Amino acid sequence: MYRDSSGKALTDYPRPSVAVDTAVLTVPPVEASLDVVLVRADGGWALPGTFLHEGETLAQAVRRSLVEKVGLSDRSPHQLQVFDDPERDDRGWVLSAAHVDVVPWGELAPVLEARPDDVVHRPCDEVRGLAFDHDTIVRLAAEHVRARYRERPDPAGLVHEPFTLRELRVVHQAVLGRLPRSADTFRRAMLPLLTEVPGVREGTVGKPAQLYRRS
Amino acid sequence: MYRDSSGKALTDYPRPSVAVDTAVLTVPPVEASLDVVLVRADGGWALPGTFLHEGETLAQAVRRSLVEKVGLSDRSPHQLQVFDDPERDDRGWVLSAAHVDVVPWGELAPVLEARPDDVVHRPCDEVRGLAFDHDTIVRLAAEHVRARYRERPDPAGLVHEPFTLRELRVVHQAVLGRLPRSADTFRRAMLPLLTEVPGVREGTVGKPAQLYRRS
DNA sequence: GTAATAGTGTCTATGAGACACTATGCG
DNA sequence: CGCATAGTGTCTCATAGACACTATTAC
Repeated sequence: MYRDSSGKALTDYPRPSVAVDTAVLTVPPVEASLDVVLVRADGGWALPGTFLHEGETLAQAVRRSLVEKVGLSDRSPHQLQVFDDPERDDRGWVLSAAHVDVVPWGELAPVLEARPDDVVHRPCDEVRGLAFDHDTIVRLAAEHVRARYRERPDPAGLVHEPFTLRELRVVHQAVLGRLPRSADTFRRAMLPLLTEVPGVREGTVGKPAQLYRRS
Repeated sequence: MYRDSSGKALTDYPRPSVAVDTAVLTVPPVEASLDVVLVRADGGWALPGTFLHEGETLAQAVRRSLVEKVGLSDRSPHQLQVFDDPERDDRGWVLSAAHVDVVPWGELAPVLEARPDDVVHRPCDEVRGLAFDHDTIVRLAAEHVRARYRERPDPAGLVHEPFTLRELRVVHQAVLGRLPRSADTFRRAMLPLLTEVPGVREGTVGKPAQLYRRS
């Protein structure tokens, strides 16, 4: 057991509790917009979160909180920022590591149906009045994801491969919020980052579209 | 005092120690490169750091560590990322919040002279074998700062205002590491982000240069 | 004068973005 | 056939980057 120069262990000093809070983002099929998942907490709404347990990484704590509070498994959250105001939580000294995770609607829909009273989704740009500094986390998370979507084709995998350019464009417009790039400009911006896959999308109206995957 | 549903306080649960580690970056006048400040630790070299104290924010802990370990005051660090591997510190369960801070050489030179055996600087791209995950923090910090210098004129204030375009370009080349943009291209990229200040730099060889400040 | 640096006029290559046109499926 | 969507040829405009030239100081 480690002792420092004054004979004390690390646990002899004051330590904060460490929490994780996660903005789970998705794009619902109708009213396509970038939405965040909220869970019921003390009569209001909050982001799913939990306290970090011993021996856990932050990512593991996030995954555990998403299983418990939302019902989502096998997620891959990204760290955003630590919120460290000593007064931010009136229960005591709590640091919160904010995370973001983007989940395809197909995985989220079943859990929303399972707990409709305790788990909801709202457009990121409209949520206000969440607990703690969760409003700020939602802003950060949305900006983080939008920045990545400006650079690469569907980096979070919201659409299943293979996909058509139209399917990709619909998701990008939903994430970025109605930035109406014309279809051909979008195509030329994305093509260098995609790989053509044999086959076309059939059963739709109009000319069948070539299938692609991210490369 | 807050108690949860099982009657326990937050401090009844296991909590990690929380540390901060900071990559202090600067550009020395000769051999212009992006350098990081290292301090002596257990026979090797490490980034300056400390444990978070009760009631402190992370930024305050960083400032305290820079005063104690380096001798720098009034700094404005930026958060980078939390390192959370439960095994990363063999003294126990320690999370580290990595930070970056950019310091003008003029503020750093006196403290380097004051403690030449315990505080040194090395080019970011050459440091290896630091304690813990500090090598990774240096990489992250350098990339963070370089990304900001690609966007704006001297965002960290390494050169004192007012400055000439030549002085600005020398610093940018040092930070970005010999990306030889021609002088006039650099000028035209920066001019929209600068404000002309009355007066020119005198006493140098060649035509005196217009002075500017960031706008 | 010469050397050295500051600053500008202008050319070219590249890319974004939009429009208009062609191509190909369905009913 | 008509309609809707996929995909392309091409035009325009803005920008990066470079070269060549002029301007202004010190010596």
